[in-house]
Amino acid sequence: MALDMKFFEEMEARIPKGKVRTRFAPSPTGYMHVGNLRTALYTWLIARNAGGTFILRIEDTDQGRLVEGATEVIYRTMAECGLTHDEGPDVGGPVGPYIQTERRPLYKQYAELLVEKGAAYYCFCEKTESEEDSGDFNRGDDPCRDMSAEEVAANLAAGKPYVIRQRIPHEGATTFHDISFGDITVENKELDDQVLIKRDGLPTYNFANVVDDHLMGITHVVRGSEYLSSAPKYNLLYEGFGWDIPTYVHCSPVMRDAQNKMSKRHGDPSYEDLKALGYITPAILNYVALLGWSPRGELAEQEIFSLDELAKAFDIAGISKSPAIFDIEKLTHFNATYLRSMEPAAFARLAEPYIRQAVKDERFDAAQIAGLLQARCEKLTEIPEKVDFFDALPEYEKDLFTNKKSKTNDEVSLAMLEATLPVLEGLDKWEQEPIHDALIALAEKLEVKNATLMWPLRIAIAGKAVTPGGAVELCHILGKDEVIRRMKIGMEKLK
RNA sequence: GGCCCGGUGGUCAAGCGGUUAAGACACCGCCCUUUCACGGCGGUAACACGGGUUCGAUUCCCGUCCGGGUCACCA
Repeated sequence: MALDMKFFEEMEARIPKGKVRTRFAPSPTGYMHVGNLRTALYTWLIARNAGGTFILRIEDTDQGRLVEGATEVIYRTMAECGLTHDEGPDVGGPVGPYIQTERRPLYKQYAELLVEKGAAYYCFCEKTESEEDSGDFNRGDDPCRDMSAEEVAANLAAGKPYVIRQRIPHEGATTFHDISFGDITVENKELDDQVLIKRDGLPTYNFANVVDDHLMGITHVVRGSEYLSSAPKYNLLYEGFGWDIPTYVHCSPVMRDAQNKMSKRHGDPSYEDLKALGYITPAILNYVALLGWSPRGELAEQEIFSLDELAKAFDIAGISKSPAIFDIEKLTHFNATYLRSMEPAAFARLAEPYIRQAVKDERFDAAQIAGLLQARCEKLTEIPEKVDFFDALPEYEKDLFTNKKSKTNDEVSLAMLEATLPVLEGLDKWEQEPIHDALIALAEKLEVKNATLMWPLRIAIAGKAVTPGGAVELCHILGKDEVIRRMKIGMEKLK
């Protein structure tokens, strides 16, 4: 088991130096949690803000949890969100491979290097000794810790199964620094000799991470705060290798409520789910960015950020230390804001499929309907029920015609419709302006307020109390014939 | 339970020893108005608690309480 030192030197030589390099390293689980998305975003933002490099690495060492097509979901989500990576499995790069299972031989070699350096040791203990037994087996008393080199060699030669463990000093304390949490010091005796290489020869997450981050030249390690308590062990690992310790950025979790993290298991929406619920990507990103981070100084009041603006404004100091509860109401507000600020044509393109779910009749112009919807919808999914009356006049009760504020009742409504019918019938230019002007003029002539005339008309043509747009807009879109037909139906009801 | 971290309105949050303690969402009211929205204006609502330090604490220290994380041959 002579170590090939040249190999290690070559690996070192490949590492890019001098620039900020960050990595998003998801496990392929088949969907993107909101918390993961936020981590990806922050990681990307740190790199972009510094003009650095953003890397995508796939952490698939857990054989039991492999999901078909899961990596594709990651690629697609990242691309959709605009979180482009400079290096990764699909685009390559100087420090590949970027998939952990393809890096497999590496970890073992580095673990052996660490044994050589005295910061790790072979452990031949039965698996059951520590796990299933009562908790009184003290790792520090592990006889393998101090096994002689000869004995180790003999065991190895005999083919005895083993793991490689980190040798943590019994004395002293380890301090590590997190950029948002500050210095955290832990007594070494609180740390256990964690497994680095498993019995099956594969590395544990904790070990693979350190090795990969170093070999890929990662300068800022961004991850969830659940790793906070294992961070001192990482430092010891880096020290054992004699490597520089990266900057740590731990992010608190995204919660579903005060005591639970958001999770698929609880039915909380993933990124994909949110889209299916009618939320659009830029709104999701904007909201998620502000969930646990806030801009400082001049920008402290700003809430709406494009990705580019975020990249400019992002500052690690603004990352919050406490967990944040995901509030779908606020996401909804962001979504509505984004929808309203779109170019009308762009909104129409986005809305059309949803409009056509309810409005099959091509006579009714989707773009015009979209125009009514833009200021009135918060989520795309609420569109169909808002416009279903275009295709078919709903069954409705005649008491809809009665509205106190508009001063209408059955009698008044009938009179209004009777007066309106000939006016609209006589209109030869069916555009909004003429319709509007004719109706306003009629109201004036009848000496009633606009609402008294408009209310019955709108009820008659839509059959609903609440509609996107008023009588004029709806008349215009429905077309003259349909309007006349529906008015007559309403008048029948009122007679 | 040990260790680690956190605690400003219901939610996201600014604040970083002296402020009338921002802003946003949600909620309520008013205005606009052809329904509903949009928009505009206004309102209710917070420093977990107890000790210190200080001329002065939301800000600093300690304790309590509450919440989270971690104690795997999972990540």
